[in-house]
Amino acid sequence: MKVTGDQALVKKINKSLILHTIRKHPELSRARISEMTGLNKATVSNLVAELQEDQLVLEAGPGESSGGRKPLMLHFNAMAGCVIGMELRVKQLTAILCDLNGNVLSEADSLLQRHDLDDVLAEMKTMIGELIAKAPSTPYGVVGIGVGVPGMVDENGVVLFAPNLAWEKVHLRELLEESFSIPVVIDNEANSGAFGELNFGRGEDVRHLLYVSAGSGIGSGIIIAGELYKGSRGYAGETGHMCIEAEGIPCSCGSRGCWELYASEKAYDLASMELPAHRTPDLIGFAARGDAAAERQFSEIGAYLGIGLTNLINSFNPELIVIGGPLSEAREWLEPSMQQMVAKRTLPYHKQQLEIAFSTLGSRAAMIGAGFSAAMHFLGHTRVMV
Amino acid sequence: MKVTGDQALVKKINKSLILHTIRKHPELSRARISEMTGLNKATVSNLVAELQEDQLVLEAGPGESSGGRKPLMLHFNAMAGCVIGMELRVKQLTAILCDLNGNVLSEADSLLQRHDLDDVLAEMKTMIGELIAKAPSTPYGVVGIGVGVPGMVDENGVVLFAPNLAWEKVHLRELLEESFSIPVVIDNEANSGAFGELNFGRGEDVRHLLYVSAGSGIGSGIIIAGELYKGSRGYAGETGHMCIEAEGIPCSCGSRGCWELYASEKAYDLASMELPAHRTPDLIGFAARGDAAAERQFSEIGAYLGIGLTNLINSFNPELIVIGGPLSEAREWLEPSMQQMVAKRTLPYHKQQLEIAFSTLGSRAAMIGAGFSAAMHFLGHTRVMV
DNA sequence: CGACTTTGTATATTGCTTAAACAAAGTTTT
DNA sequence: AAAACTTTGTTTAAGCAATATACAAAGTCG
Repeated sequence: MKVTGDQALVKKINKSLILHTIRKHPELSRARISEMTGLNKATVSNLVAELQEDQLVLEAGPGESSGGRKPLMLHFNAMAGCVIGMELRVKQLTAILCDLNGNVLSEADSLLQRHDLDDVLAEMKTMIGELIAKAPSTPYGVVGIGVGVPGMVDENGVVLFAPNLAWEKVHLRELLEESFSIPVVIDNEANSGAFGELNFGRGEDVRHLLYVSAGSGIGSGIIIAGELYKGSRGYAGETGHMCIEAEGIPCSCGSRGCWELYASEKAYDLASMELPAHRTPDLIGFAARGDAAAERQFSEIGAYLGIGLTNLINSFNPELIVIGGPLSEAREWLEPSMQQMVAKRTLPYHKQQLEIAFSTLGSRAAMIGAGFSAAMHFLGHTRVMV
Repeated sequence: MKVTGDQALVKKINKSLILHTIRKHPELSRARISEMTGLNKATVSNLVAELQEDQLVLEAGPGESSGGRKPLMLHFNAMAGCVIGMELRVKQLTAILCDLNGNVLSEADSLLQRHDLDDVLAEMKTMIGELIAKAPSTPYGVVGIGVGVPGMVDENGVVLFAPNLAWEKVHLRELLEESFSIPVVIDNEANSGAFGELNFGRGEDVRHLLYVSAGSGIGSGIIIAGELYKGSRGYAGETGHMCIEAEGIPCSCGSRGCWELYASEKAYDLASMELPAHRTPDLIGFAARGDAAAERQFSEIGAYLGIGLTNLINSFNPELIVIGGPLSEAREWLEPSMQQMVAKRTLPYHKQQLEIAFSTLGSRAAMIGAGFSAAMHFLGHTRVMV
């Protein structure tokens, strides 16, 4: 059944509009909301009153007068509830407890020895349980759990395939919702990272953003028109297996010359030269001390990153590309060759308004994004398209 | 200013919903519309009455009874107005006059000798003028003109760059609207083709579709969630310059190893073997007569098409890919090697629900899509997102 | 201190969807 | 063939949300 229009819908649209307007601005008066949204002052007053009853909006007292009566400032009550954001990596589980605006209240992490579902799930439950216990008393309590995982996820929160964990068809959302009776959002780690950067990193006021996470492989999250784009079955963005060398090295996926063979940590194993180390943090250490092989390896990876980015730029024409993931820590040595390659190979019109940046959230992007995704799910977002 | 909700909006949403419901089904009664949309019978009656006044819906007389009063069947009045769809190619200008449902009423085409704006524009105006003259008498007359052009187009209908025409920053929409005082929609040829296939070709009931137009270059139109996706400045889909060979042949775009060097008509010039002809229709003739060189050339192009398609599949995860453009006429020789390459190189999960097909609209896809785009612009489409 | 501004609320009006009753036009049962 | 049931589409009254307008409250400024 399609969505039809009635008065309840009108109210929902306007209430949602007001809530998110307040959320995105530190302090606003009713009068300014009326100006900004185009809604009548009376409408704003009514809906704000309801939002106050819902405890989602608070009155912060009088503000500065601009030549008349002092405005009563409103602000979003980020502490109306809490959410948990979690990232599952190959060797590590990290999580945060944060408020509805993504402010971190508490953190937790633990190393993973084994990858079988039972062990990982037990560890996840323990960690979530501990964070829930730490949650401050709020009107709504913990209202959502978001998890970023290194694999393909469908629209029902099923992890279809996670090669690095050797997982297949794991009904993760269902499993967690059964344990905690709280709405759970499962997403690909790159998608979560993209959502994090969009809202808290470089991506503010950006409509089309591409987040590329480089680590043990390459994944990417695609934001289109301010929203996460997922393909027909929810697992687009597997750009690591994009072919950049038609007759290149055979890949485990069945293809040849995949991008991530040249531009992720996988390149270490195929390096033409002798490397002093095979783990990114160690290699960064060597590069920092001037090791030529390490520097050259990063520079080469940077160049290949640039080649793949060019393909994405020509397909998506994004406004901003953010490079994240473990490899992004080697920015110093990756960036020159990467930017050079992109500058040389991109169509002139695409270059005009494109910025390529490294993540400001660092390795926390996915975790923060997952949590915020759960928060947005709780708040809802109804709007009109013309 | 953002879109707010009020009663006028509710009416607009519901009227639009009813109109498009009727448009997509050959015949419907008010009662069935009420069931299908979830709107109250009274609401449907009122809005249908308005649509009848607007001449967009007609009553077709009584239908079959299903055990009670006979229903009064309604249908969309495709002849409430006409639109013109046009495709500008390097050597040819083609256009159609069609009704609001994309049914062709009249066709026209002419060869282009020169590419300077004045000449082309004059020819376009003549052709449009002739089609307008041929338009039958309808309540609204000719309500829109849609044009597909071989180049990048921004959101204001400006042709930013069309290398094959040597055009730059041509305000095409403005120029045509000034001449005819009818709304004009300008789009990239591949985007128009994608829209045509979505609505009249293979793409019915498909949400994520990729249309790849192979000819003198490669362009692609991306349909996401049933809608044409355009990048931040309106010219995404330039996938022809995607790099599939890191150290490949230098391209005029500044990069190396671009897809279209290997998988479009450009491959003829770089062919490793002696070709009996250098124009696609001729080469198809030779292949049909069993010429080995021609057959091998097409097979090679097919393989490279497959490589590039794999990249697009991994990035977009579409449900359907449609191959169109002049080269698609060589389907017989392209398809085997192309399908084989895709089957070999695609991630298993992507393969599950993917279909790769050749265009059913043939070379008319862009023209039909451009016209229909203009028709949809006239009818409007207001809806809600949750 | 009086005139003007700005903020936020109260009131009457408008207009849309809806539920329920109803009229019209069939079919099926007895 | 008449009565009973079905289906279709319209009419009517009710409910409700946004809006314009008026107004009260609380400030600034000369």
